Amino acid sequence: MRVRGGQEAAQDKETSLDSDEERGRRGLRQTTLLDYMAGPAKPKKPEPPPTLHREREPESKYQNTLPETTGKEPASMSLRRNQPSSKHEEYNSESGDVRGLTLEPSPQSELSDDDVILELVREPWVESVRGYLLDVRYDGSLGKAVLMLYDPSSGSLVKWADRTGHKPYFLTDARPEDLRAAGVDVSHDESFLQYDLVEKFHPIDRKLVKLTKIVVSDPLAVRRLREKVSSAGFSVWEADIKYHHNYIFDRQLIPGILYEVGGVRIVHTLPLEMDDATRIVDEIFREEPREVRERAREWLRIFEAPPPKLPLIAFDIEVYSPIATRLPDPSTAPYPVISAATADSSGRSRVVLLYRDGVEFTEGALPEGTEVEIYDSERAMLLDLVRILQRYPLVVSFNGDNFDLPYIARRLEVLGVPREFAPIELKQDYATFRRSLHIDLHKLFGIRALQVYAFGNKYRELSLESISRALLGKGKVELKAPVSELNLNKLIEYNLQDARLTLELLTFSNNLVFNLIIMVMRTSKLGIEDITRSQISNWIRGLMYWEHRRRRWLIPSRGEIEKLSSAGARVGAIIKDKKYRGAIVLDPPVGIFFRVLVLDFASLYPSLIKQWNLSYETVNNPNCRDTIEVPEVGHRVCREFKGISNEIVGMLRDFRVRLYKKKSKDKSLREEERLWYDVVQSAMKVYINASYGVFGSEKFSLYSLPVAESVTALGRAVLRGTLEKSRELNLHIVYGDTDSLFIWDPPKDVLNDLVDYVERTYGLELELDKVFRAILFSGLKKNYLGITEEGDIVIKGMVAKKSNTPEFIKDEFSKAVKILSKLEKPEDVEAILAELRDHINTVYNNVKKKVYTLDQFAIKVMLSKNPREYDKNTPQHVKAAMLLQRLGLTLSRGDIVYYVKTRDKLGVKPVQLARLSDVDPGKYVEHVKTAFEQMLMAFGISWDDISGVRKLDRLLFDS
DNA sequence: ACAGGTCTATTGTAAC
DNA sequence: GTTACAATAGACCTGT
Repeated sequence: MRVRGGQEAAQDKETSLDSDEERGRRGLRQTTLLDYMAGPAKPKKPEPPPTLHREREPESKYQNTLPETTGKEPASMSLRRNQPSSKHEEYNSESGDVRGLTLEPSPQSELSDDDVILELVREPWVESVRGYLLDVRYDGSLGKAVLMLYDPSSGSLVKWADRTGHKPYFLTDARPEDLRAAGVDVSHDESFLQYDLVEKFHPIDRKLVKLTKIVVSDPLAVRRLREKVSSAGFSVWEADIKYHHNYIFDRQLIPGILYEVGGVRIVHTLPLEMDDATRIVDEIFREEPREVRERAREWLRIFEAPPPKLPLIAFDIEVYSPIATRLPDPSTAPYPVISAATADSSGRSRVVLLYRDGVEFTEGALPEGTEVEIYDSERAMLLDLVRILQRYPLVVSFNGDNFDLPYIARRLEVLGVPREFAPIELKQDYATFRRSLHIDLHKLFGIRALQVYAFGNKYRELSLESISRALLGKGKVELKAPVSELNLNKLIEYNLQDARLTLELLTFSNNLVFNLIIMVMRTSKLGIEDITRSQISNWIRGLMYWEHRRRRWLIPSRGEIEKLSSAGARVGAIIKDKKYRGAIVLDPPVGIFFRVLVLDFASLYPSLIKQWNLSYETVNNPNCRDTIEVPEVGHRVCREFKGISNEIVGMLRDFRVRLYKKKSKDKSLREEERLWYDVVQSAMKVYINASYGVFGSEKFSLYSLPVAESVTALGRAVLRGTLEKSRELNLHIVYGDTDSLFIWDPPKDVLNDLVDYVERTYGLELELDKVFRAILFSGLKKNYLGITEEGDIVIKGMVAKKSNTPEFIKDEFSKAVKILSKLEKPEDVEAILAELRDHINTVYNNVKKKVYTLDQFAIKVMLSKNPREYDKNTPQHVKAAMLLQRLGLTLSRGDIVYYVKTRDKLGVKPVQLARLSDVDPGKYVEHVKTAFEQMLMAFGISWDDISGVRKLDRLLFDS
């Protein structure tokens, strides 16, 4: 039998690390392996039925090891806990007895306080393990990098402290004697370890350079010494890379895959080359050089490795608050946590409650299969909660970084638990557990690239409610009273629902989101806690840095890349508020067109990056002789060597287009495999779509304006060239935007000519995207309505489709669209127009008569900043927000304000304060007008031309 | 002083 | 990341 999770090793390690004090305590009662493993983390083991579940009791000896509480609670009560879940039926029938029961001491004790403490402070160190690498941390007290691995054989997370002797360092062009001569002899620094002479390839200078590696014992010393060295006029490199990242890059680790760690070796266990893998890769990359094909084979093994399945637990806490609308401040944690719910991936759910005078159970049933416990002592409750959470390798929260974790941590301090017994680590911008990993879904779903490319902009607000509504089709439990005033049944129901939603957001659709995270970790080479908290530019940075290290390339400094930027021809006129020129949007016609085909360039920008060898070191590099000029902007792209960005982007693009898009739809594969491949291709899509954007963003460490500028310039050239060719071929292009062309009723063979031309001339793939049976153009850019051959309706950019358009307009507009969808041939136009006219007349009258509800009149607009930060002017939604704030409601950045337009002087009112009689119909007529006009314009008529409307308007105005 | 007009800037949302 | 649109705020001008 296998050693379980290296637990034996863990014991050894503990002995060596423990202080005398801790050893002594363990002497009291040795925690058995079983105690530790008995947690719910073992997915296979069936859970005991709730009635058999018995919590360990009592906690009277707690005081021996933990300091006295601040005296807020009477000792006799604070240290005792009631009989748990098994009794909750009794509470139901005799709620009046809750108090009596809570004071009843339990007859049995299974776990002493020492065990509780031990479990809280113990760290699962191992010397060897076979497990999935999930993250790397830096442990300050050890002064070492620590691998966090999930061991599937024990179902738990283990830690492995570095034994490879890796140390923090940075690079400089100064030799040790130069530093001495310049009076910055860093070797006297207390953290200094040694100088190493290293040779690296400089990607811009295109030659090997000899550098001094200043090795230190402490990552903080890097920052300190870097300042010294650079202020003496020397160049420094790679000094701003976080140490735990440096460790991953240097050891060439791939988070998210299975490793065997032991001794000083960290070896991945990727599946050996599958027979057909070589064949597939050779086929896809047959035109690439040998090294690229070899790289591709390694990538393939990473993508093909199945994702880990690990036990997850989601949790959420509810805190008492005297002011219903305000959450207590986690930095002071002044009020008690009254409830905490957990839901795990094996289907188990628990709620722990704090006993409060006068707050009782009601008749209603409790959620099925849920273990409920009431505590007299908040401290015991929180410690138990943390203990349970820490048994899982991965804890999930919604906003845990900014609320739940800091609150619990601070609250435990307030309750007299010393910091070292509360295994929560509050980092600079996030919070986690000492022994578990933590994902905050609020941060994860706030990553814009995911929002847009992975979730198709389905949710707008970053709240648990709106995200789960959009992705799971269900929301939070609706409350009629503030959390602090709920009876216990409702509190349990509400709290638990939040925990369950949180869990489900990660696990729905066969672990879609979790698997996506794993895939992104593997690609970016960053740990799970980094990936889930950083924007895509950091993901790409991880991948690029890792790749630089693999090639033994020096990672250039911002300044070095910046220099190439100014070396460029730079002819483009400076555009106001913009850094560079973007894409072309063709002027659309006004009218209705039948049989319009849409062609688009498959991943235009990434393809251009690949085809044109665009990378920070290939554009405007003076160390390259053989260059080719980018039209319009005049940047010169190197042809002598292959760039790093385009190689990576090109590889991901090819994998996606040629392999994984197909695999995700391959019916011969098992459902689970297909879903995985869909995740793989989605992750690649996120990457390649962002690959162009990051070069134009200062936040990206390899920021290169010439690259971004060249991409868009080439995009324009390609679109223009294709347009010209279309004219030659007598194709009628009606519209186009960035990478698409709308062609009116083309002969089929001519279309093929165009596709061939694009392939030949630009090496790009032009694909048929859609065929519209009919399409309406309003004459506005990015604004059309089409009906495809299959009868699907495609609406782009129209006012009626925008999220800030009142609901009734959307409803009425979609009725109009239904009428329109009958449109098949030109002869239908007249009849349909007549029908539309009727409908619009009705709508007009309905608005004037206000037949809609207040909610339907609501305009929903997001606050892009906190209300007080609007200093230039005060938009309507901000005015409405301020009215709400006067009532004590706090509104902040990211919140959506619902308001109606009113007749009073201010002109707006939040829906919460408005009545239907406040609504100004005249202002809504204007709104309706713009919405429908975008449809009517295609028919060649304007709003005023709709007969009757004008008459009615006058009539109503006159009266 | 102020109503009503023009013009520009700000803001939010969407397409790509 | 840029391009594009709608709605509106606020500055400025003009006529009374």
